[in-house]
Amino acid sequence: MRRPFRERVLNVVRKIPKGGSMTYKQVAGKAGNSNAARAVGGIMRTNRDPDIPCHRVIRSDGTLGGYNRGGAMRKRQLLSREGAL
DNA sequence: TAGTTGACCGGAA
DNA sequence: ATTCCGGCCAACT
Repeated sequence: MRRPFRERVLNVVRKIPKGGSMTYKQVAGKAGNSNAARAVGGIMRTNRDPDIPCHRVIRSDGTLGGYNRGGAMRKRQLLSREGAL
């Protein structure tokens, strides 16, 4: 099904419960490609939807990774506030 | 159409 | 443990 990978990824991230975190690879896998972790990051970067808690998506190494609109610092605070830390 | 980029991953040095 | 290198994918110019 020719569905834009973008929408698929966003859809998955949107379903991430509060206090839960997913790695880029996990999201990519749910979107259909476990090897598209990089692409997922690129999508997140361009994405600007408040319904998409992209701050809940972290790297496989356990690090938070990057973030736009405040940087990793903001991301860490959001996760800490939700209890995902 | 082709080339470059990046919020990544995994393995090797 | 940290740093370097190649590889996969979608979006952007």
